[in-house]
Order: sequence, then C-alpha cells, then structure tokens
Amino acid sequence: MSKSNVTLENILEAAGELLMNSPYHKVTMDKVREKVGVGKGTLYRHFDSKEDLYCKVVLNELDRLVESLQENFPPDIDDPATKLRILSERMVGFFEQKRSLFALLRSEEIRGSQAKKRLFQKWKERRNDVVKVFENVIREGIDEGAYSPEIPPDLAAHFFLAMLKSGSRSAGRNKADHNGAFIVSKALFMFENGMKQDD
Amino acid sequence: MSKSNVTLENILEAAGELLMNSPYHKVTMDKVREKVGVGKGTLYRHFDSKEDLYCKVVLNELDRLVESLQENFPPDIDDPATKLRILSERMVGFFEQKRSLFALLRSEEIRGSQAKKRLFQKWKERRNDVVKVFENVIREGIDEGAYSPEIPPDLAAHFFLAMLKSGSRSAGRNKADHNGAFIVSKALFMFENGMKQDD
Amino acid sequence: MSKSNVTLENILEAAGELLMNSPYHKVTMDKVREKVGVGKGTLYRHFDSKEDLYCKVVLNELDRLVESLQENFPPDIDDPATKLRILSERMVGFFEQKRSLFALLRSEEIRGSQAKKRLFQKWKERRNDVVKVFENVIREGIDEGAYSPEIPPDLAAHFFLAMLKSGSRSAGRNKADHNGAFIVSKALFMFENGMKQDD
Amino acid sequence: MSKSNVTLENILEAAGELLMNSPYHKVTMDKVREKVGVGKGTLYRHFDSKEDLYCKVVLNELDRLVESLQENFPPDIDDPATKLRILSERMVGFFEQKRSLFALLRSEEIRGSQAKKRLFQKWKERRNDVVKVFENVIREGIDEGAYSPEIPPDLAAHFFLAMLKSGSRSAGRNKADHNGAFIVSKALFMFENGMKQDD
DNA sequence: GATGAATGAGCATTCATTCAT
DNA sequence: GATGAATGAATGCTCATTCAT
Repeated sequence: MSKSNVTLENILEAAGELLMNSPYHKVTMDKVREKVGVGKGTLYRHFDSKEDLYCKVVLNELDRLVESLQENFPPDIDDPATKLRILSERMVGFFEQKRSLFALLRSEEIRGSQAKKRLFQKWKERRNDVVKVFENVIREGIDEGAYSPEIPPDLAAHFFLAMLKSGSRSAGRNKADHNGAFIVSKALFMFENGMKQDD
Repeated sequence: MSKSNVTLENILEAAGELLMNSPYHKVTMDKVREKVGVGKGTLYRHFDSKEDLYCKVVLNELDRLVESLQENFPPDIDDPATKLRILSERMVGFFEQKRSLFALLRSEEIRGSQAKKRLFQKWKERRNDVVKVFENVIREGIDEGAYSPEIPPDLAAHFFLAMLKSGSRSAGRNKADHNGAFIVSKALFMFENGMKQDD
Repeated sequence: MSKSNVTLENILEAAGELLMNSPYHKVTMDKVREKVGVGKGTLYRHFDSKEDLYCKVVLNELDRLVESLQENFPPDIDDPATKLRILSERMVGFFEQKRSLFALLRSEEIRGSQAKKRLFQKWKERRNDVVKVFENVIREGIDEGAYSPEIPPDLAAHFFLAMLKSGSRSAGRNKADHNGAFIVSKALFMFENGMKQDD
Repeated sequence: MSKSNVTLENILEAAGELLMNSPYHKVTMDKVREKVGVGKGTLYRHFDSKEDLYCKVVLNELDRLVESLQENFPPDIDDPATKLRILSERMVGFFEQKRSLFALLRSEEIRGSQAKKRLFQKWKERRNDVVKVFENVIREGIDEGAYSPEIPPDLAAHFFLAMLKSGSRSAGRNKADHNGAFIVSKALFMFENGMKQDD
C-alpha cells in the first residue's frame, strides 16, 4: 500500500470534473489541488504544467469513451441497425455523465501549444477511434447491401455522430422537449432511412 | 463625424478575429487595443469588461449569420429541398469565412458569468433563430407531405445543422477527403432520404 | 509635471540600495515595489524581469563611478602622482557610499543569463572605462619617465585598483585598524615606490 | 564500512563544483542530491539547511587553501622574496583550479543569516589565516631590514594578495594579454620594489 | 471624449524541507 | 540509516481595470 492513496487517476478525474464545469482559465491549480487533496508540488510531480494536466484529462476521458465503444457486442447481434443502436446508447450514456466532454474535446484553449503536439496527436487518434467504430459497422452494412454506398462510410459516421451529439446537447438544454432515448431513436430513424438502399 | 472613425463595429470585428484564432485567456485587452488602434480607456467606454466584449463579439457574429440566413429566397424557389440547399450553402459559406465561430459559439469560457445572463439569453435567441429558419422550411415540407412527420421539425433541423457543421469541420481538417460542396450534397442526400415520406 | 514623480532613476536607486544589502535571491520584487512605492506592474513596465532590473542597477552605479572618475582634474595639476591621489580619493569616496558595489559588480548571480549578453557587455565596457582612467595617468607617467616601463600600464592600473579596493574593504571591516585616508596613502606609497624608475 | 561510501567530503566536493559554476539560487538541493548520488534525506542528515551546506562548502575550500599555503617551505629557502614567490605560486595554482572560489568567498548571498554566525566567524578565521601566512613572511622581511616598515605588514599582505587576485582574475578573462606566471612576476616586482628599504 | 501609465489581485510554478516507509 | 514522494510557503510575472491628464 502506498503512503497516499491518491493516484494519477484520481487527479485526472478530479481535474476533469472541474474542467467540465468551468472554463480553463477559471480552473486554478489551487482549486485542483484542493479538490484532489494533495499539495501543489504533487500536482507538478505528475504533470509538467497546467496545460499538460488539461491535455491529459481530455485524453483520459477519450480513452474511457473509446474503451466503452469498443466493448464487444452481445453474441447474438449482427445486423448493423442494432449495432448502431447499441453504440448510440453507449455514446449517449457517456454524454449524460460527461456532459461537457465535447467542450473540452474541441476546446481551442490549447491551440498552438508548442510542447503539446504529441498529446494533440493522441487526441486526434482517439477521435478517429471513435469514428472508426461507427464507420466499421456502417461499412459492414454497405457490404451486406443494407445501406446505400451513396455516402462514404467515414462521412456517414461523422453525420451520425453529429446527430447524436447535437441531440444530446439539446436534450441537455431543453429537457422538456426531447429526452435522450427519444433522440437516439429519431437519429437512428433518420440514419436508417437516409442510408436505405433504393429498391 | 467623430474625431476617431473607430466604431463599435470595428472593435467587434477586430476582437472577433483575435478570438477566433486564440483562446480567450490568450487574447489580452492590450492585443485588442493594439489591433483596433484605440486606447484602453476607449475599449472600456464601449464594453463593461473583457467578458462583455467577448459576449458581444459572439453576438455580432451570430447576428450576421442570422441575417444571412434570413435573406429572402429567390422568388421562383418553393420546394423545401431547394430551399435547404440554399440555406446550406449560406451556412457553409459563412463557416468557411468564420471557421472558428463554433468554438466561440459553444465556448464554455463564459459559463456561470453572473452579469452576463442577459447576453447569454441573446445567444440562445440567435441560435434559436438559426434553427428556426431551417425548422420552418422543414415544417413546410412536412405540411406539403414532402417529408415524413416522424421526426419533429425542430429536432430534424438540429440534425441537419449538425451534419452540416460536422461536415464543414472535418472538411476543414482533411481537405483531401471531402470538400464543402460534396459534404453539403451528401448531407442533403441523407436528409432528403431520411425524411422521405414512406409510400 | 507627471502624474507620479517616480522615475526610472528612483527605481534604480531604491533597488540598488536593497541589492547592496541583501543577496539577489532575498530581494523580492515585492520588496522593491514597496520601497519604491509603486505597483508591481510599474516595475515590469520599466524592466523586463528581475534580472533585467538587477543588471541595470549595476550599470547605473557603474555609470556614476565612471562619471565621477572622468571629471577633469583641477587645472594646476599635472604630475601623475597627484592625479592618482585624486582619482584614489574619488574612488574611495565612492566605495564609502556604495560599500557593496563590488559584490554586485562581480556577482555571479547572473552568469549565463541568455538575454542579458548586451547588458553584460556594457558592464565590461564600464569596468574598462574605470581601468582606462588609471591606465592613462600611468602611461603618462611612464612617458614622462616618472614610472618604470617594467609593468605594462594596464596591469599596473589593475594592481593599483586592487590595492585600493582591498584596502577599502578591510577598512570597512576593521575600522579600528586602518582608515580610508591611511590606506590610500599607503597604496600610493607602494605604487609610487614600486613603479619608480631605477636610477 | 558503511552501506554507502558517500562521505561528507564527497558531498562538499560535489556541491562545491556546482556552486562554483552557478549562483546559489540556481543550485537546487535536488541537483546536489543527484550529483552526489544520495537521497535528499541524507543531505539533511549531514547539513541543517542549504545555507549550512553552502557555508561548509566554502569553509572546506578555504581549509584546503590554508593547508596548501601553510605547507613548509623547502629547507634551503630563507629570503622573503623567494618565500613570497613560492606562496604566490601556490595561491595562483589554487585559483587556477578553483577559479570561482572568490565569488564564493566574498559572496554576499549569506549576509545576515541568523544561525550562521558561527560559520561566518570561521570564514573570517580562515581568511585571516591566509593573510597571516603572507604577513609573517613580510614581517620577517621587515625585521631583517629587507623591507621598509613604512607599510604595516598586515596591510602590505592585503595589498599583495589583492594584486595576485586581480591579476589572476584578469588573466582568466583576457588570456591573450597576460598569463599567470607573467602576472605573478610583475606583482612580485611591484611589491619588492614598493617595499624596498630606501637607502 | 480619449489616452495609457499605474495598479494589485491573482496565478502558475519552484524548491527547501519533512517524514512515512 | 537512507530514501524520495509529498508539502505549501514563497515568488516572479500577468493582465483586467481604473483614472488623472
């Protein structure tokens, strides 16, 4: 057992929570320190700088999302529509916990940071991983003749993801209007219909 | 004529350019002052605070987008598909100039700002205006029987906008893959197909 | 009349006083700020960094020393011995006010500072100016045949300055032993004797 | 034999090397620890604080200098001029290895340190030891009638030491101009001449 | 009205020192 | 005894904001 049970993971999580609820420049290292319950020096033993911490928080969240999406499908599932429904549910479930992940994901706070090229590269990889999971299912559907090849599968994946995100975002805002499940079903509807092979 | 021909509009534009290219916390009032070519005091005669300036920059950009979208259609146009194509082109044209508007739009920089409720409210109004323009065309299509009523028109508008945005974003990144026009046409394809009234 | 009557000169003087009485790392910018009676930002409007301030303090003191040494001799003076006595008195008078200037001069605090090459160059120039004043008088003496050419005049100047400094330093420490005037006279004695042309 | 063969002496030496090449505030305990190859705790078992370490490093260097100076003269030597030459060579030899010892010696870094009075006292003692070695030879010379009693032997010792130091310093800087041996010989020349008993 | 020098609260970061293992 | 992770006070520096001119 280590002297302290504060792990790097704990810090990432705590910092993540703060960063999802306030803009970068309002999340001070002192607030992080306090939330995590460690000294300032400890923070800097794990992360080179605030920027480094920030980038790694994002990467951590993305890793979890990718992990969750890449979990195997239940064994009896094999039509693309059902697979997409499952992936959508995982995705939306994730958003519901991490409402602001996208703000982070796309945050331009870090633009131009010299030393962070490598981390930024990893962000892109993870984003691609997310897209790829959807893209693969879609390509399968095209190959099976279930979907039209009219829209390239990578673009189709982007479109579908965009609908899901936009939906969960507006669901987050106007709870009255549409709930998550409703949105998923409508996005699936538009997608399935939109990709339908013309007879 | 005033001693200086620097208008509020000039400031909003200059600040907008800076804010689209660097994160909020790296855009100092001094840089804005310098770019606009006025004294610091003058900035503060026009805007209560940096946050106020920021919010008004965003609002200004949104106003222009809304204006552009609300321009009348050419007189001979009346089918929803063509209207959507025209709106899409306006939207994408706008994005191509103001690549980073979305970063601003959705920026969480300002979250929780006490005094800015009113401005934030206006943001929402403008965003709604954007959605409404699309929603109205879609509702028309449903009323005419061109589109299925399966998806509520506001949600359908969100979906369509999301596809456009996601498309232009990825177009910005991987120029090789898909250009703007291609993406618009594919988004329209998915939408038209997806909303098609089942026979 | 300016809004504040705090000038760059005032800052240099105040900072100089602090730096002569405490080591660099114990002189905080806050202490300087407090002593000068300005805000921290004002300090940084005048100096790029603490290091910059430090270098300019030293340069300022050196400038005054050089000025003082370069003042004309009284018109009726023309033998080198008397000139050296006058210079010695100016030098020792300076040290008595600025006891710790040498600590600053030779301080290794700054070694290796990247951006300060230019200032460091100026330090060397001023030091050379000091040596040159003595060297010129000595060379004159050699030319007139009053001094032996055995020791090159630049080295002789270094030797003489070293005696003066070492003397004033020890005078500063053991006041009981030898006072400034006594030391000057003895240093002059050794120099005059040591440089005497053998008959 | 202890588990580690790192002795106090090793630490003093390693720290000395660092302190001669960077200013006090840039030599961190971590760098010392790393260079010595021990844990931080071990450093603090040997030294109360960084200041304590620093003081003891200086003292250690001074001890070696004093040792070196106090070594007996070769048996057949007995005129003061030759003795001074030998001492000068030892001194200059020392400087050539420990170029920056003087920076340390005279460093004002520590001024005012409360707890270090005792160590500071020891510094003074060592410095006096250095002076005394020269002073004794000079006094001998005066007693023998070789040197004039005009300049008190302690002051004469200070003067001579100052010339040596100043010379080695400038030798260090302008290698082209004068080398160590040349300077020693000229300093000796000035001293011998300057102290010569008038006939 | 316009200006920009002055302000000082606020922040990221460092590093001497401690102490549980 | 030795270690080095953890600590947090201390410090250099920034930048939004004010206000005398």
